[in-house]
Amino acid sequence: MGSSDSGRQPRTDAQRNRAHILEVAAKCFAELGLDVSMNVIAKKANVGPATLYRNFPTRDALLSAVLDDRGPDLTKEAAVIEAAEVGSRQALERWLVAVAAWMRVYEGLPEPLRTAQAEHTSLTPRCEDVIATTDRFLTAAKRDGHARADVRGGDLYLGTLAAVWAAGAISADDAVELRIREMLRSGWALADSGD
Amino acid sequence: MGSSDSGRQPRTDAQRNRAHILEVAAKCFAELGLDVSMNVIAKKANVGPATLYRNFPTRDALLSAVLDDRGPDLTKEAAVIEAAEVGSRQALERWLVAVAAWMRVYEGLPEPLRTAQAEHTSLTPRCEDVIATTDRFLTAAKRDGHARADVRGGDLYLGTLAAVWAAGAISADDAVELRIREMLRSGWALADSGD
Amino acid sequence: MGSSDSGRQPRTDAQRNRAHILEVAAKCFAELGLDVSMNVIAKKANVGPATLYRNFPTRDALLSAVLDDRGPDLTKEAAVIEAAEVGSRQALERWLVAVAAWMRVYEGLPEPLRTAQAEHTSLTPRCEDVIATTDRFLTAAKRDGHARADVRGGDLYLGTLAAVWAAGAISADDAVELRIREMLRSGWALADSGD
Amino acid sequence: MGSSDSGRQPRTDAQRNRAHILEVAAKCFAELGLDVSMNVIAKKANVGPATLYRNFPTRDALLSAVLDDRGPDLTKEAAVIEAAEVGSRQALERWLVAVAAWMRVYEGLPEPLRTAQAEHTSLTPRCEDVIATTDRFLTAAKRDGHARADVRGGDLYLGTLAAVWAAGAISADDAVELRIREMLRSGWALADSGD
DNA sequence: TATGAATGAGGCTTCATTCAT
DNA sequence: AATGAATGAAGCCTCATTCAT
Repeated sequence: MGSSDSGRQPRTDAQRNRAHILEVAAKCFAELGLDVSMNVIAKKANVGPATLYRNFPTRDALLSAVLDDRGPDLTKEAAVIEAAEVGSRQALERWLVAVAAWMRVYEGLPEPLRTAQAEHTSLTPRCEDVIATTDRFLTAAKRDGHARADVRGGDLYLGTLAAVWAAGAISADDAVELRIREMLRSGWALADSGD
Repeated sequence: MGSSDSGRQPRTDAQRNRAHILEVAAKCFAELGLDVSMNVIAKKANVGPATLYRNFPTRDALLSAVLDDRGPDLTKEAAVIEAAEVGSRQALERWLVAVAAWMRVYEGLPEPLRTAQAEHTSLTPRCEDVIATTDRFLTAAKRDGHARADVRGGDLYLGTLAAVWAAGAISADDAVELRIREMLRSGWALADSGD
Repeated sequence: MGSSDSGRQPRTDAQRNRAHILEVAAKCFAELGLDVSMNVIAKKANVGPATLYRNFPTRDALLSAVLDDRGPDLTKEAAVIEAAEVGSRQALERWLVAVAAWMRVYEGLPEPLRTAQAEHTSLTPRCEDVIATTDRFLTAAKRDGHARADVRGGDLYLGTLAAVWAAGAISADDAVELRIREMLRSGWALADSGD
Repeated sequence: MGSSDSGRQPRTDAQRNRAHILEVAAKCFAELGLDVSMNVIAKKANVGPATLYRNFPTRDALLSAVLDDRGPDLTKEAAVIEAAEVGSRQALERWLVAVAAWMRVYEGLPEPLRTAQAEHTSLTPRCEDVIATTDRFLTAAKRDGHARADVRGGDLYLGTLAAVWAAGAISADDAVELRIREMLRSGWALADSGD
């Protein structure tokens, strides 16, 4: 920090480098699609491919880090919802909306997210977090009689993922995702006197 | 070797040849995944790449043909259901089950099916057929008060597709697809006195 | 003619077939460039590739035939010039203009024409015809003191070919060919009192 | 093996590697023609195709580099001529001879050179250099009354190119090029008392 | 004689990843 | 720790040409 010098990177630590890569990668994912060549990302970040790999051994690792670093912060989101003092049903619904938004930050994200379910990838832990939180909200909703007892957090998560994925097909008609999510909601929600 | 015999295909057997390619392709799709290299398919079918391309100019065309030729025959399936003299609700449900099965014949099929919705591909016409038939069943169900008026065939189709896709993640737990489809059903079905 | 009937080709003889191919090939050469795939030509002519090859064993043979059949008729052109009763210098100049035009009928024609000089191709005889005629005009011009004695018909032919070829580079500036041909003319022409 | 030695190129020798590729490419161009497959060049150079492409993104780029690296050094040639203290007419003539030699280093070179005139390719800059120098010599010649005022450097360049191209047809008879160039010279040169 | 299916070599290019420095 | 050159397998596709009917 004190003795910065040469051109490229302030001679500085991996820290800064890593952050820079993440920034560039995020941009690449957004603009070039989720399967940009790793080399392209490296080049755009002004690092050698090996540096990229050192920091993120697999593409999934990179994606995962980008998601954590620059995607919507679901943890905070959950906290906000919980702090909002809304009913447990509202809370669950808002949570699912947030989750859907998170799944949509990159076109094509649903696919690796699904894979993270099938096999263990770098994204898996994050996904399990999300599922766990979903379960928390769901449990509360069940407790208050707002959700069926036989529904699981994983189902809700996967259903949401599926809806987002499907909606990706119909860019023109965003309502599709809504309608599918709507259908799904009928599947988990219990009729509610005052809702 | 089965269906092929002599070394060199006699000219008239172009059809036999085509059928052979379809057979091999189906096997490849099933065993090697939906994105086997075209060249590999050609090689396994003992034809030059050009022959493959002559018969099926694009991978989608091939997939489409394979589906038509060797996948479940949905047209017949629809006829059977209609002939079965079950109620329109049952009919719709059975139809959706059939559609789901069709979507599942190859691992990874949902993706190109989804794409066929976004852009016009060789699969698109077939998909539109399926959607149209879905609409037919749905209309009947609506008429009998078994389905909500605001649901469309396309939504049901896409919802089913999404469920199949999502379930692909959990090969171990097929119940997931069921549960998602169940949720969806709650979305379109109307409560039924006698159901 | 009398007994024409079915769809494609009036049931008729190779003759008609050949003519049709030539017609189509000429169009292809003009529109798609001199190196259209043989298969494309065949397809556009509604014949099998083998038929094409039967009639024209090599691409050069086809090109040669097309040139003879549909290109400018240089033989007639020569006759016209000779009948025109212009001076031998004028005659030579007009002839060279005609030759240049002939070389320009298809973009890219100069190349095979040049090759026909290097090795014997189907175009060679025609080219030698043209050279012979050039020599005739040149001889006359020499006799009348309009051309240098040490220039040969082949040189004039090749010079013209070169100029046409070079001009192909500068589609925007057709004057280039003129200027080069002009330079060349200074090379063969003798100063002329009354010209 | 000559210039290469150990099995694996040490990293710093990227330049050596590049040089090696150029050497091999030059040989390939000379022996196999100007349109050798890129892969063949790569193979002969013992590098992967990607390495070749990394160094020379297009075939033209490679050709251009080979020309610069291993072809006649026209810049030096021009300097030599200028230093020679010959008359401007001689200078121009010698320059054109040098240019012709340069155009002849690879069989088939005229074609890409011509293309470089029609569209911008990797060769274009070099060609424009040559044309500019030609113009310089030509201007001097004009000043001394040795060349017609209406001739341009570009015409001379293209005329020379055309002559070299044409001569390529008659490998047996190199005199053809000479004669064509001779004709051209009559086109630009002014009669000279003391010539 | 015409057909058009089949051949199969071969061109181009890209990518994830490793390795020497 | 960073670099970026190198790898080499692999994908896609096309074309002139032949062959069985």
